[in-house]
Amino acid sequence: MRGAKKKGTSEDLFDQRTQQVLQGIIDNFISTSEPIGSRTLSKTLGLSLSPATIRNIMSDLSDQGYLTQVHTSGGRIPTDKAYRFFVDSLVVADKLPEQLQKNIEEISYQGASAVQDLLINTSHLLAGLTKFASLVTAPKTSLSRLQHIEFIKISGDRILVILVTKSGLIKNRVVECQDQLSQEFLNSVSGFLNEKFKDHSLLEIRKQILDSMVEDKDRYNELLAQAIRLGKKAFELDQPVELFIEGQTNLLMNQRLHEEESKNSLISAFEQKSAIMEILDQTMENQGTRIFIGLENELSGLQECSLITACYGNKHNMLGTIGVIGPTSMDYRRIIPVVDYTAKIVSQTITSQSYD
Amino acid sequence: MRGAKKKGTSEDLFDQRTQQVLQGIIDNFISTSEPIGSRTLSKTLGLSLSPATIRNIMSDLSDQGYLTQVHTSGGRIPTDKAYRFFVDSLVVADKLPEQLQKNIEEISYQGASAVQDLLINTSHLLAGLTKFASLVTAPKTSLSRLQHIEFIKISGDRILVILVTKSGLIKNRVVECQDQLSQEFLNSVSGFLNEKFKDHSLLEIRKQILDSMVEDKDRYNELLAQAIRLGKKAFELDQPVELFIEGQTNLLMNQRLHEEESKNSLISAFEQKSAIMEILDQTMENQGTRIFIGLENELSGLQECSLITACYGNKHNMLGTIGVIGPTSMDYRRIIPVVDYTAKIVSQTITSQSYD
DNA sequence: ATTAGCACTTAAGCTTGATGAGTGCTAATT
DNA sequence: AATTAGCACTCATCAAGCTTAAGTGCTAAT
Repeated sequence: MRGAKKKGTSEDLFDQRTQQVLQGIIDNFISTSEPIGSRTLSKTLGLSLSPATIRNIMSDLSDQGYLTQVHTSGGRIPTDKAYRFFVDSLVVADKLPEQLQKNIEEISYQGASAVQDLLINTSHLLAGLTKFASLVTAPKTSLSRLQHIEFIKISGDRILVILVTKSGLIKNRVVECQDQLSQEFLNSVSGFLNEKFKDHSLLEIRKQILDSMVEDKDRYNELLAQAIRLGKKAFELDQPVELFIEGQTNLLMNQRLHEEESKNSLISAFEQKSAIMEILDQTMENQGTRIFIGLENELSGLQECSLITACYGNKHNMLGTIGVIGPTSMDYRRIIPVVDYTAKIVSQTITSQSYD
Repeated sequence: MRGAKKKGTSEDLFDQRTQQVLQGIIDNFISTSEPIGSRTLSKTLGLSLSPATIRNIMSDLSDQGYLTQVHTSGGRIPTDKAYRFFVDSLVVADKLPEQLQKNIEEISYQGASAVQDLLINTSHLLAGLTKFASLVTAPKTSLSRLQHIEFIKISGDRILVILVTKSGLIKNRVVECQDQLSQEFLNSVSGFLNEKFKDHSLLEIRKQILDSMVEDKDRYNELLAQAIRLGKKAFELDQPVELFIEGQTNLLMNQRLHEEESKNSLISAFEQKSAIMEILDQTMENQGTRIFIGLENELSGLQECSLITACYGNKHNMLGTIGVIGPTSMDYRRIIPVVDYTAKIVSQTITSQSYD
């Protein structure tokens, strides 16, 4: 409704002073979780403004929806809108302390074997560093491209299928098979599949296999037929959602919003893993850190929280997302760079490990 | 100090009536989490005893350490000792409702592939059914016996090692290797190792490999030498503790002991995974359900909780443990059979999947 | 435009007193 | 001898009333 005032640069909605006041209120709430009133703020802020002036400013801010009062007369607290403004105006987040950088970099050294391990470590690390809940999604298997497939006969009718993707994921699955197939035969099958499908995405492969099954009714070739059949089993099942969540307890303990109800809804939010996955998937569209504050979250249990996400990937494309869920009143300046840098390190590590 | 009274059978420390009173107090506390006094108890209990009589009995029980008062005059609650007596006198726990039996049996059908998946499902199930925290340990890899080992070259210097144990565990690990080894060569190596070590425990294998390294300094055989070298890499690392915990949040929400402090110590208890593993390992010595009540737990954070465990395994030996952690005032009659039956089903499933 | 002053609001903390559930003890009852 | 009634006493809990500190909006003075 109101335009920029005289002192503000073109982007600023506010007076510089107004902004300082808002900043003060946000800072206060981030550190104390308590509402603040004009008098206290006048003292805290270094601005030599009288409480009355501050009151006027605060009143304006309330009108514009940046502040709200919990009780008729108990100071004010920032709204989601205020955090949004605050976050948007963070031109550049704080520099990450070196110690933290080192901590984060360490994850790439621990048991550098499978990508899954890296992701679990990441999740652990994020939860530890932020003291909130962390989320990490694994690369979508169906979009990954095949690096290698192998069949190992481990008993009469059981075959272990091992799938390695370009992105470094390793998946095993045991399938049962009526026909008695020798290991040599299995080797030819995997040889065939590797030859034919290497570098194709699993989704593609699945489709092609299904197509072949329709077309090649004539089974002119025993090897081909078995390859298709085994391949179908190996690729068919949709992989379960791979989402690592850690530190839910952090959040429940830490939490400022300590009403039973909100805790319960938070827990039930965590149980809807597929809903969370969906949200995280969306963040992969555009690279970089994304921040969802309070009601901006679609998942109802998270509407008193903020979600900070960043994608990781290799040079070709984004593979997955890491993120943190904390109270809306988290210290964004501290948390954002942590998430950011972690994503960067994960990307690096994964790139060095993937087979592209 | 006092012997059995006249009505008691030989094992009973108590009068039958005394026991009924104790039972009443325990039942009350299990369902309400509130202390109970003589008057209320006299009404609740169907025994037509006056409050005064009950008071006397309660007083005796207090003297013997079965009851305690939170406040000077606010009814009494059972002590750990009372629960212990109660649990010990449960000749046979409640029959498990059929619906629950079915729920539990379902875990054996879900994605029957790797043992790890089964255990994760089990953990999930236990947490869900009991609404407490669940613990599940994987079979100790080093004690498992080798079913199959395989090396797959996935890029120039990276080799994927796949280890399948008799108990059905599947482990992968990527190792790096300077020498350029062809897949054919790797096949001979795994062939050799399979031949030589099949059915040996991983611990044994590791030892033998280390021994050979000392003895066979003369490297008479290229294959043998590489086999030893790769084998060392494959078997050497101690596998990380595999302990699945779920439902910690259940416990934190559900909890009767809702003081911040006890919650925090509980959380830190969960973080000491290796300490928990140790406790669970001990339970494998003797089969069957074991119950640790309150202070009987060695881990300090659990001293306001009870731990119920049962082992699973195949016909030869016990492989791992499943368990539940809940408040000391949990409904033992309901929880014990759940843990019991789940262990039974896991055993069955694992037996049908293992390669012995 | 800023500030001082004022009347008003409210959460939180404190005291107070009533109530109810509990206790132990003794004396009466069975 | 076991059971019960009666009594004096203890506390936690709750509501009511009171005070205080921090806050608010508004108006008038600076």
